[in-house]
Amino acid sequence: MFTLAEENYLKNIYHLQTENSEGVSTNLIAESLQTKPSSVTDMVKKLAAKNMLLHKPYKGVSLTEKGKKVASNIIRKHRLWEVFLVEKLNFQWDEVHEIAEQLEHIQSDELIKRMDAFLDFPDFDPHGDPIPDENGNIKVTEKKLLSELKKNQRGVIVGVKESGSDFLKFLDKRKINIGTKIKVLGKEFFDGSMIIQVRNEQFFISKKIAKNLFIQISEHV
Amino acid sequence: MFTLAEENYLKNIYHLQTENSEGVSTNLIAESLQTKPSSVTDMVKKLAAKNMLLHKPYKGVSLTEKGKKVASNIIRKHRLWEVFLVEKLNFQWDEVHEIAEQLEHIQSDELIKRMDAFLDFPDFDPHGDPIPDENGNIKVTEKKLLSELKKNQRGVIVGVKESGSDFLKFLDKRKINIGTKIKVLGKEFFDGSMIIQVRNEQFFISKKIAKNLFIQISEHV
DNA sequence: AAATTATTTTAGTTTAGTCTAAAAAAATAA
DNA sequence: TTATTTTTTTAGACTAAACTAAAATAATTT
Ligand SMILES: [Mn+2]
Ligand SMILES: [Mn+2]
Ligand SMILES: [Mn+2]
Ligand SMILES: [Mn+2]
Repeated sequence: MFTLAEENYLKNIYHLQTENSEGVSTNLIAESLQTKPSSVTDMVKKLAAKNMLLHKPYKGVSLTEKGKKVASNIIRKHRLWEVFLVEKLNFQWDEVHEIAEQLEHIQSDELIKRMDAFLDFPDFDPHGDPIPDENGNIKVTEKKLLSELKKNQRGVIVGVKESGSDFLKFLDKRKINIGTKIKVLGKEFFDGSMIIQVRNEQFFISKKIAKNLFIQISEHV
Repeated sequence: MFTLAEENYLKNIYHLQTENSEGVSTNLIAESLQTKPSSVTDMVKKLAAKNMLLHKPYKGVSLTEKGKKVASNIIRKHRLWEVFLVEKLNFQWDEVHEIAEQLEHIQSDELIKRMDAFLDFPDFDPHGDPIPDENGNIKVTEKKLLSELKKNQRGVIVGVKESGSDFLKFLDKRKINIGTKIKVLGKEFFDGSMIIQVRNEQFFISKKIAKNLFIQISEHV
């Protein structure tokens, strides 16, 4: 039904669309896909012809309902495969993304249905990202970036925004992962850095780190 | 390293090479890959340039050691994935080939190493075909086609030659699978058909069926 | 041995997806 | 409002992998 290239465009546009409220620009897509704007224009025309998105020349692009379905299904596959790799094959959470980038393109609805059951119907992938259901619906959860928390607030790490290997290994080294409870002990106004309490240790956390950790706040003080 | 098309050519040439002793012809490859001879010539040149095979124009083609390694690794992946689909995801043995055709192209040595361990280092796939090791070595077993057996010989089914869905479902219907013990009760000289004993039932088996079942003969009468 | 048939290769197209360079449109600055 | 810069699209070229049609070579038959 869709080529590898088409699938990757749809998936990336989907992500860009949820991050950037308005229409997604050609340059943004080009950057996201590590390609040239002229190539994007070509592919966008192709996908518009297939009714996967709307393209107003010189204005942005936006996925149709059909396009969103296709895209979220690829994301569903990506995240289910990541769960499989971590839960069943004991990969580390920083090792699975590249492999899932390939596996997400395997075409078989039955395979995904069975994989979902085999993994006991997970709601989140190893990085805390939600796994869309067959219809593209996503379980929304209350979460904030650590950088938005104030002094003395507590919470649990529920996800990472960036999931590059360097960042994930940084967290591993400090035994910080999903489910880890934290408390903000101090926050520096000057550079946005923080001191956080993790178990019985204290860590200095730069703003960049704090902006890449999703926290579910524990309301009760 | 290799494109999807290159991998499929190498895999098919490998199979053809083990079935047909001499050099593999252009037309044979074309038929096997459902493509045209002229396309084969082009790809064969490409693979020869990459030292994957030797090509004497107008004479056949034969894989180099390097080419055999690459090909057998794809076959290894294909068969390991088939084991996974049957053993872990409870697919039927006639449902896995198409999906494995896609999965065999996933590029990750680590993935295959872990999958092999996860499956407890299987030696054979669900159709009885041997799984090559990392070096391309295959465990050779004594096996004959059922059609070669004589009256009163006994044996165990250890594999199927053809593994199309129709044939496998035919076997399922009669509860004939790998591990099933059989005895040849009669063999018709005229058309090669047979009567075989399976458990406490007798089945009429055409020559075509008999030519697609691999048997390990039980030497002791 | 010559003619015929079958197989294989070459030559020239096609499509998907990419690129560079140039043109067009939109956004921003003067 | 005009000029400049940025963004986007168009035009034309390239590669991989396929195709058709024609030419070349090998195999087979007369
Ligand atoms: Mn990922
Ligand atoms: Mn993920
Ligand atoms: Mn198979
Ligand atoms: Mn098989």
